[in-house]
Amino acid sequence: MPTIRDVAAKAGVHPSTVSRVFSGRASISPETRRRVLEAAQALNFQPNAIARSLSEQRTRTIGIVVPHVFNGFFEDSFFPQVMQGLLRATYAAGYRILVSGSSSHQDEIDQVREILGSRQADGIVVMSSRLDVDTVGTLQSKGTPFVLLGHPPADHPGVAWADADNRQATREAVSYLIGLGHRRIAYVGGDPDVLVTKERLQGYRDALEAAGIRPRSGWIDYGYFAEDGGYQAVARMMALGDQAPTAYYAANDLMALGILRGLRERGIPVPQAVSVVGTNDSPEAGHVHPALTSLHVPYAAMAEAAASMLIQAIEEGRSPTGFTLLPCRLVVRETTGRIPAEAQARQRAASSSQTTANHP
Amino acid sequence: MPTIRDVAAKAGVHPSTVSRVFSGRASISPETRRRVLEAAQALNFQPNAIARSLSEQRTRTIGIVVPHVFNGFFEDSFFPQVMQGLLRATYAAGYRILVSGSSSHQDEIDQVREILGSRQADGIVVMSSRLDVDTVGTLQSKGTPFVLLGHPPADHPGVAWADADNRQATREAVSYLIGLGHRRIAYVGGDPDVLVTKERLQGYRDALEAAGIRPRSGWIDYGYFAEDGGYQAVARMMALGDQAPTAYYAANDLMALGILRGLRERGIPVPQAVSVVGTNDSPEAGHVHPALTSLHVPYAAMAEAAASMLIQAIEEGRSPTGFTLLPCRLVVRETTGRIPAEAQARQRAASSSQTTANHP
DNA sequence: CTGAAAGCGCTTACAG
DNA sequence: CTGAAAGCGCTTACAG
Repeated sequence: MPTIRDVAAKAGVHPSTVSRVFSGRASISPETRRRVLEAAQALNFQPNAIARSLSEQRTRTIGIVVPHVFNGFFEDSFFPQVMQGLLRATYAAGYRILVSGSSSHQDEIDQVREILGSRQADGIVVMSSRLDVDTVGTLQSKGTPFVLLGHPPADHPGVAWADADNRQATREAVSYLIGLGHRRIAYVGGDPDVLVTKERLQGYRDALEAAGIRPRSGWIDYGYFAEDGGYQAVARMMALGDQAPTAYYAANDLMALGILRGLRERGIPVPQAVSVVGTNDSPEAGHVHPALTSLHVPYAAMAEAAASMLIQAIEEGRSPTGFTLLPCRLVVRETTGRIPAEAQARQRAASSSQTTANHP
Repeated sequence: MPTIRDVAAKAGVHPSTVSRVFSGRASISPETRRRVLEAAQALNFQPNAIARSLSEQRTRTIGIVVPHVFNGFFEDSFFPQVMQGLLRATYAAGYRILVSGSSSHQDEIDQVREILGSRQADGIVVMSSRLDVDTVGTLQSKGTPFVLLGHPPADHPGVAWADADNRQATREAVSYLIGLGHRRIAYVGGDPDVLVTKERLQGYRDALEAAGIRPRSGWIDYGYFAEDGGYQAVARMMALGDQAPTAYYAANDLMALGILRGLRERGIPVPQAVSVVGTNDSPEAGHVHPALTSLHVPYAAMAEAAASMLIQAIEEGRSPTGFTLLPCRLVVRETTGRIPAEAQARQRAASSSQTTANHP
């Protein structure tokens, strides 16, 4: 492969002149530029990006670490949406993305550290859902910029992040169900140890409280983000008898699909008798029948915001700061409907009996 | 950030000794190693990957270029599956992936060229479906190793690739339908200009021919890979009257979903009256109702094979050669069934009338 | 505008 | 086993 020296020799100039022509930020006489470009063309010369990076002390690359041994990670819309967002931001800024796999939770953190410390990238976007409180501090000590995708596990001053407003979004989704006449609403929530599960549960409580509905603990279930978890939740809910929910909010679409399966097997028509709302607005949501009403979480926009914050900080030679909190959007399709008048009547009766008989 | 010199100073050795300790391939006295490691630890030293790359003339990175402006690219299972496969191979070999966006077809090729020529990666995996015949030759002239994902658009000696055996797979899928008693089978195929569409059509013809079935041109349709394309195809097929197909093969799951919608709207029960087979075995295939029988295309395995071939060639300092052709697997779910006896009888009658009245 | 030199932070053949 | 030096291919402050 030809270098700057080969081009210089052919053009009859000093290598530094060739460098100036290609780096663009220097005044070069038109005649010299022409000769250099001609020589470069003839030799099929392209500047070596690694040498440039070493010299400039910047790679125009940001990193991301992916838990590639976890199959579910690639079957969900989260990963591709994140990549799309990262690509939008990096492409616009003339950057590229360095992706590393990781085979365990500990390895994920090690890979982040490795990329940060070895300067193979100028900064990194870190998935905060996979981070604990202490690790964030350790990363800060590395000195290399990073931005969290999702918010920090605890209050870490000076840590930048981008996230969706999960609590508010779930609140709105549940309020929508209440607006359709539903009073008994289930929350099927994912892993209870995960932060977003707690936030969404809070949004669920917010909505019920705002409507003056007393939540029953039996309406709250954890499907652990799995299809079967949603399916199982239906069985448990049905055991509540006339206190069984007329609407379900599920923290992802897979669980919502499981709920639909559970209802279908019991011959319960959706949305005529029971409504279902999923979360993520994944591709299948629009393709199943009946099409699933789902909360669209702007993963691509979150990732784009995170990468933009990161790149801006890199270019300005400072640490990223601040945060971006993005709203979600409820995509109403076919699995949600107004509660039938007759059911409403029954529900009112049940609801009043509930206040008197509220022992588990 | 501390360098090898800082560590050397602290440990009281020459920088080259520090380098030897970290590169691993040199004999160092245990005592010296200990002192160096101690100093490195104290300074929180990590070798600079870029400097190492420049010196070693290798980055341990392979590239991939992604058409990030095309939304559909991130809604399909192709991209995440490919990333998973690439990550499996790169991780195992201690490599990482450099991802570049691209905003147009021409830009995609330019980005490949740029990565190849600037040596930002040691090699690259190129999606061959987005390549024309000439471009392959141009890439070869760059000298940097690459492997195609999918096979070359024409015979290019010395170009390495990994692909699925699409023709054989479709043949088997259609043969499966024939085995269930179907004789009138539709092919809904995607963009007719795309190579895989032609290959799958060939597999379809192979299967019919092997069963002695004369294909009608009316059974062949192109849905252009869109849901609505599948839906429209049903309308056209139904216009064939008693020559309408009792089974559909669709070249992706999205079109299969469109076909299911078209059948549902006409009150045609699946699989009791008509069978449907999709392609790709995307996540939604298992989640729709009835669950879609689909041809699983091993995208992850293809990508893994491509990356492995590439990395092996890089490590051996030669151009990648040869190819990997992987079988697909039919995942039978609920949309395929034996043709009812009564329908079979009608079909036999229709089939014999077809041989006598075969003018379009 | 252009040249000559030093430097980015490593690796590695060459001595000893 | 370890040191000293040259080199990887660029960039850029310093002169002129």
